[in-house]
Amino acid sequence: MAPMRSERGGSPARGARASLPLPRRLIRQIARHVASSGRSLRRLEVSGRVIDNFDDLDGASDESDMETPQPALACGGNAGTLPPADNDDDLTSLSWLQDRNLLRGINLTTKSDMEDSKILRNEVIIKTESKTPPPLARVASPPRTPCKSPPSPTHTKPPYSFSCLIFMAIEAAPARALPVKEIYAWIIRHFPYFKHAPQGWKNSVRHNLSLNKCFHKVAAAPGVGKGSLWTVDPQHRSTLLQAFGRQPIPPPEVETPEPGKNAPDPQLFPYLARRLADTSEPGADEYLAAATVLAMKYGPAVLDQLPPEAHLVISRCARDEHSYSGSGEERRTAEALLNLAGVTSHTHTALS
DNA sequence: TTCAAACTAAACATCT
DNA sequence: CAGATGTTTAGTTTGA
Repeated sequence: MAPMRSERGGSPARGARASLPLPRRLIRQIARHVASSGRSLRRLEVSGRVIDNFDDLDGASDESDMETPQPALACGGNAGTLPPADNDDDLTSLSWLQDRNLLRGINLTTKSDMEDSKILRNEVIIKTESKTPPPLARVASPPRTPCKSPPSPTHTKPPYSFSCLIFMAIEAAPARALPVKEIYAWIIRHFPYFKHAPQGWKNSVRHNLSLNKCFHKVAAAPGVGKGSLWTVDPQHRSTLLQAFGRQPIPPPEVETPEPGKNAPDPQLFPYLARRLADTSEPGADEYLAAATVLAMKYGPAVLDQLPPEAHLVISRCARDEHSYSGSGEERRTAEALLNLAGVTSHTHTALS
């Protein structure tokens, strides 16, 4: 595993916390999920710099014993290299969001598997540090919410707001515009929950389209029929991406649909990634999107595959000495997250 | 406890 | 006229 940082397995200097626009709520929710499963997510590092500490978050244990190094568990850009979690039936799993091939079928500048391995070894590393023996009480701790009767996948409401669902539907359309009827159809197709949901959800969709300033009504093209086409206001795209980052991780009682069955189309999210790849300059928008794609691609279950009490560190090593033009740390972080999400933007390629 | 965002329901108008 | 679409208002729920 090449150029690992010297502090590999160790701890970078405390207090080297960068103020980056990481979606705190997203990370906080992941940290809580980890904590609820009896592990601890201690720090997120990018380029050797501490992006986020979780010591002050709910569920994070104290840091008195976090100096014990442990063999690295490589993961970056390829969650499939991780051993399968032994708790496949973990209701907290978001396996339906973790298809490794989320980016397949999209004309992305994606790295090949070989290059993924390169990323894995040289750029993005998730390493774990074992802690002192995990407290039994934690391992045995019950889910936060008792599960009386697990809902079937088709009755599991997606963890996305209506604005996000509409956003995804419109983004998935080749013309980036859809009539409301097609938005309904897209949602039903990708989230079968709505097939049998009470009809009120369509009202909610229309209400959202009308009320949310992120969506604009445009004149319907001839032949579209009744109604107008709806588009995403480019000026509010970042707002919607941030909304993505705020989507809650489903609570433990939410059952995971079987992959490929009653599950959202795995090509659901790459549209966002493609937009990223089409972007010439990564900025805050891309940073948020990268973090979103990362979370959607791997979900908290990637953390489930780490040993208990893991000390998760995401670090990127190979290009630390690179001199980047533009927005510095933010840009570097965006690139690292893009790498981890399996997306290579044109800009990133040029910088590589 | 407060606040904001999201959700839900409903009424109504317009259009095909 | 029926049904779909679009707008608006109001109340509720949820999480920070």
